[in-house]
Amino acid sequence: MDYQYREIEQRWQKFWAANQTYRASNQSSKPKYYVLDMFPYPSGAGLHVGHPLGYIASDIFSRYKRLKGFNVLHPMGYDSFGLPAEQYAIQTGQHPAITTEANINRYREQLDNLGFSFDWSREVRTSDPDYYRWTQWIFMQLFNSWYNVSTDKAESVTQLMAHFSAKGSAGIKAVSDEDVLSFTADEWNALTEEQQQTELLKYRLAYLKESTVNWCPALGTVLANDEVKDGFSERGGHPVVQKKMMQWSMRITAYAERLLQGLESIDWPEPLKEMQRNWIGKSVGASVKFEVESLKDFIEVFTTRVDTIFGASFLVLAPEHEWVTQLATPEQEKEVKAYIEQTQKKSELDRMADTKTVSGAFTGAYAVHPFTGNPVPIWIADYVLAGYGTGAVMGVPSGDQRDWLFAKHFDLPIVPISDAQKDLDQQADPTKEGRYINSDFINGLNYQDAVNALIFKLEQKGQGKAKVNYRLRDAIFGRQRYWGEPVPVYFKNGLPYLIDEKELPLLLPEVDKYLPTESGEPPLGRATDWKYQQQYEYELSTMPGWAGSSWYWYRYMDAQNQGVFASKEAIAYWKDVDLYIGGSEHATGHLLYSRFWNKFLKDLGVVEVEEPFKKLINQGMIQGRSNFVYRLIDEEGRGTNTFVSYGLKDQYKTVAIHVDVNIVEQDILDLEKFKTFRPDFAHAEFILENGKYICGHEVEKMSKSKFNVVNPDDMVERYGADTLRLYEMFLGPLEQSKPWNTNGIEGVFKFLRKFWRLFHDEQLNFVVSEEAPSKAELKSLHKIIKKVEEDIDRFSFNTSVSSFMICVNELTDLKCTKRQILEPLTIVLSAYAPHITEELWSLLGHQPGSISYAAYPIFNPDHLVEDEFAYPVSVNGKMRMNLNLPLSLDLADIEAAVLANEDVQRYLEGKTPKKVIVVKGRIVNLVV
RNA sequence: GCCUGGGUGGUGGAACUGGUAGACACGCAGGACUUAAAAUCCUGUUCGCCUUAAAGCGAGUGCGGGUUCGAUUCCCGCCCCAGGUACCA
Repeated sequence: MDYQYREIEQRWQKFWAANQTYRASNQSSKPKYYVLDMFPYPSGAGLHVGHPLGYIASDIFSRYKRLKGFNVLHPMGYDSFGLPAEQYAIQTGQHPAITTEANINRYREQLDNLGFSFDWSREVRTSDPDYYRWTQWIFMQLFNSWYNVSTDKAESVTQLMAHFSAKGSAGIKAVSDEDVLSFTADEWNALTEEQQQTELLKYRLAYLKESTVNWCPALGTVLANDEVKDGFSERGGHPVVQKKMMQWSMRITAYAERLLQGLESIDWPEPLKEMQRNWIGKSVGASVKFEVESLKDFIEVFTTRVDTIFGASFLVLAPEHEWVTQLATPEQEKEVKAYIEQTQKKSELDRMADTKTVSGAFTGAYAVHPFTGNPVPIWIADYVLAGYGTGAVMGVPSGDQRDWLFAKHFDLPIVPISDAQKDLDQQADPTKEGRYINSDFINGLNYQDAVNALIFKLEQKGQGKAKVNYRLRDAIFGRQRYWGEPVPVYFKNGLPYLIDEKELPLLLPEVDKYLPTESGEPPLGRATDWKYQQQYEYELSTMPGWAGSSWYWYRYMDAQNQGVFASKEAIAYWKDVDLYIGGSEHATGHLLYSRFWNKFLKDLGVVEVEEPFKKLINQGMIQGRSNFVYRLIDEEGRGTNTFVSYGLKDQYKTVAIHVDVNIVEQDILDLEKFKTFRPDFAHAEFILENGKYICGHEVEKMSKSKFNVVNPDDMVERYGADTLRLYEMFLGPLEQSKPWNTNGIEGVFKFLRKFWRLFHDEQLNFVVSEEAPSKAELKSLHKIIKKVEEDIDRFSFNTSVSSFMICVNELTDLKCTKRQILEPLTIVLSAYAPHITEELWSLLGHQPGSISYAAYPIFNPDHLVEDEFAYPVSVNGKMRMNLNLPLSLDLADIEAAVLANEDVQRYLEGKTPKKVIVVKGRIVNLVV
């Protein structure tokens, strides 16, 4: 029988499902291996051909690891809370749960079509109450915890309260809000319940606070920093404004240093680590206090270059700085107010775009330089950001280009501070080389000594200290939306309290509409009879999209557990994710939050590891490849019914129109299908070249409107899942982005047919011989065993596919029909093309389904040893020739043989080589 | 600007620690089989020169240098592309 891929694939997919072939056990004598894909948001559009790329790679890896004797956990689920389902619900009134369910079913069908070895018994859905009760549970733990700097971990708020009532706030070093109080035990105990709770809120890792948030009016919700790109929402591209609001936040900043340090221990792509480093944005420097006599207070600045302090000729505050209005002298008040107004008018975007023009205003006030005692003028300018550091900087024009520009513009002094600085009339020179000048007690010192001396003196005077600053901000956690996890909190006297753990899950209530209420409350405000213990208001915002995805890999370990998010035993067994595959777009969102929650859970003692994802691979994006037809336009510029082929289009007036890529093959248009593509094309006429209509093409994002979406189902229908799997890998390196192009898929399809034919005679009857294999056959087999092992280890799946093709071509040439060759080859290929190999495996007489756990054939290097080697020999690296010599000779004999060779003699021109270059036991070059 | 990748035939891409550049596949050209088509198979395919042919010669991995017997690979300088990021003090 010929290769009937549809029948074969459907049969085995059914078999695997019915027999739960890929069900993983939490107990095994085998070593564990956990392969995880970033779970998808089930959108209404279904999967396109780019989505499965990572899933195919992880599936190959999982299958390979199973063959290698590992107990593999390879689960899949859905990140099923999210905006599109809610927006659809707003438009249609249909409950998001219903659309989500329908989308999931569609996704599942498409995934099943591709023959993945997922353990579906562990499926999770973040919108499932059985799942989100544990998301809520984790939130409760965060609410109940504070970050103890002394022990460098999260600890229980209950213990913190005990400490407060026994010893007061003394001895507590915490990551907390800035406005925490100092108090004795007695003072604490005298506080009312409300006062205590208010104070504790400043310590909790999940806390409620009035803060400036990114408010997106179009979406009616706040967004986290990573959900905002250039002043617009990442989803939908709506404008985002800054607004003060009472909001739930996560104290991720407590973990900044651990999140940074942890990157050193994990095997992730460097660009991605770099993105996280930048996002955390650690800078080491000092904070320095400048006294302001008029205020009888200090302005604190942060600097990474405290060594330049003697060059500080002015201070600059952000226009939003809280002291600006008090500082402004009566003479300067007008100017300052005008400047503040001017900056307020500028949108975030304008401010970012306009970084060239220097602007600012003098407040009229002066600060005192901590060392020289000289007056330092205080300015305001919008190049200083309120949200970073202290919102104030010292201006050192000789060492910082922005300060230099500012000084030039406003004619402030530029004081050189190092003998190595040059061209200060042209630009700032931030060099750390040289010795200090004009710098009092650090004159003549080098950089490091100067910094040490300055910090020492500052600390002595109480006017500064070494300080580390992070760019990372606490993450806003509340969303004014319906389709998310309810926050398990109720309010009493305006203060938040956790609901009883026994009440979990706190179910999402039914509402009549999915819009905010008339009074501007989130959609949950519409729920009737929704009160805690019939009297207390629940929190009305829901959790953000990243809540459910920040711990889901643990739920897979023990997905059915009703008593705990995952049992201690399951967590102890699976520990962490060995391989995580997904897109790099989650670098500063999901991947950072997950690491944060994981570290918190580690502090809590409920998980075992500090870092959840040991190795991470970013699969590249698959872009669309759009095709175009060129429609002739008449004098009035209207489209006619005639279409010109790509090569001839320049001779006519045409307009390019997207054409469905599914009716184009090798850029050649299927004319009949085109006529049915759109009704007005029914009577289309064509101007052809060489009898064909050639389409133009362009790489664009894959989207419906561009008619360049390729559905994996269509590919499976036409070529089979095995071909699609191999082809997606063959397309190029996994981590590289590339346009989808169906042009080469035939080659992969041909390969599978050839492979199938190896097992069949000319009448297409299944037949294998029991004869002993030949040397050449064994060589071919062992080459592929080795190659695939090496390739998989370095995630080079594309070269494996090429090697399979070479192997099958060799065996076809050898007319190999031997079981001892074909059987191991089938095992090796089964990771890539599971269906065809499963079919052949069972035709070979094995138990159905058993190939997935067959032993990977053992590579024997002896089979690759050659008796003869084609020596590439060159003289002076110039000429090259191949000499076939037996390998059994020793080096001296080989040298003699090489020298005796006629061609070599000719090129040596009678000279004797001065040097003989030997590489890996082979002579490769003679130097005359 | 800075950070991180990358630049190889008509195309996708190989070449793992410096050792025969262009594997494998697509496409293209030619051929075999067939009444024909599909399918399959074979040959050629970096560019240039030379030759009836076999063969041979020269150039060649973004550009310019360098190290080396030998460089797609290492070093220096530059150009271009992609992703990230930014008045972050």
